[in-house]
Amino acid sequence: MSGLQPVRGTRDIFGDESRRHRHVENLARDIAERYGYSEIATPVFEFTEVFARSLGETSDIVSKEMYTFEDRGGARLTLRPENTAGVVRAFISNGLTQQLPAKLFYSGPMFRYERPQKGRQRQFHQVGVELLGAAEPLADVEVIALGADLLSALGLEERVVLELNSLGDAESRQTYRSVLVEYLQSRRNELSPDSLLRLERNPLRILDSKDKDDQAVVANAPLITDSLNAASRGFLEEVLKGLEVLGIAYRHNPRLVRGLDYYCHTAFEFTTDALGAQNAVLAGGRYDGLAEQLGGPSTPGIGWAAGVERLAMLVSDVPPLPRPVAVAPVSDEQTPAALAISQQLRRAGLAVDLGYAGKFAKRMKRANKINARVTVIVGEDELARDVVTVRDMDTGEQKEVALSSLTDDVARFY
RNA sequence: GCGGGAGUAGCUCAGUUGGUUAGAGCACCUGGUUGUGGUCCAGGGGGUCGUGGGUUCAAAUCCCAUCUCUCGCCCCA
Repeated sequence: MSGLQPVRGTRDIFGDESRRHRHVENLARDIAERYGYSEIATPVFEFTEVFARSLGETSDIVSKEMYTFEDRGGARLTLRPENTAGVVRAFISNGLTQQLPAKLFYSGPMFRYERPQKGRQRQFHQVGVELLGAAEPLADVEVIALGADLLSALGLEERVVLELNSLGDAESRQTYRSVLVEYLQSRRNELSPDSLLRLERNPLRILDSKDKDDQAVVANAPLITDSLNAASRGFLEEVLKGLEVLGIAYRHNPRLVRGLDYYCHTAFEFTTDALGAQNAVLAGGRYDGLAEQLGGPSTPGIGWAAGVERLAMLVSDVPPLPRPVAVAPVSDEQTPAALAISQQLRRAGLAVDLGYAGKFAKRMKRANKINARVTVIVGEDELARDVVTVRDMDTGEQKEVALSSLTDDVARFY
């Protein structure tokens, strides 16, 4: 353990862990493309304003979790704590509002100043999608289906549960908020200190409190479902119908709320019980008011984000590394020939590892260690006859192959 | 931000009445002669015992602080 440590809550990702991350990321990108999404990369920092306006000043993220700093020119900047605000900002900045719907996929690091835990770093990674300009419930269904596809492609369908709720439109939420606050006020002496604070700032959050006393109060609280107006109710029903058509199992949880201000109508999260307190792996919802709030044209939107670290931890079968071809010159005199042969095989699309130095036995050991499928042995005797020896590392069988047909011969092992 | 647990070689861990050059397994390196790996045998490198103070003749071992990880709260992906 050296004294040189990475910053708290950050980590170096390499080796097996890196492959797991890439697996999650690549799968997400591929599936998103199948749904017609194209990738967008927004800057890792934005004007603080972008997040403050979209997430809500009272949200925990804005009020205490952002990495905010002033640059040398005096601009107030923030490392993105999530990417929906950035993508919507980019959508407005680049005039994408002219071609709707816009379907965008992203992948990259996010930053939140939180107490680190397993599945919760200060720099972490998310993949996500945003669908802008579609107000129809069908859009919600498609976005959720995309998420579900990703999870099942990762082999996680048995390990996650989809919970879903509707927060309704602005009117419904207003109605519910007052009904809920009235109820909670009547029982305020039973609430936890945390929830008393939430009662002032963000009463809906009390619904998913883990405090025992709070839960007892919440158990009898009015449900948002009962406050939904006809339009909102109809919207929810359409979404649920779509999920049923696709055979996507869900649990309607009327107490599911979201921490960020911009959500409306559909809110959902895929959760797991395999990660302790960090149970959400992929979550999102509809945010029809966000674009306008950021100063753009009123544009409906829906999307989700998934935690790459969390998914990577859950995935059990990561595709194995491709087995390379080892090229082993018998002695240093054969190195130039071996180098040329290596390049030839690489240009044919094979993964090749050339043994640089050491005695022949050592190069064979290396070939074994890197799990080579075959070893091309480049020896003096063979070269004199324009052949090399190809050894099958699984069976130990080997045969001489003409240099002219080497590529085809080696390719047959794959 | 609050409360609990942990921190000894690259990895998994031993190491208590505080006392000689701090150990094991795995991994790594070299060798077992002349062009052949996975097994085996022999040898070897590698740790300021998270860091900084303190107590002591003497500290991995006791005390304080601090950093990091971890579990829960909070929050969230």
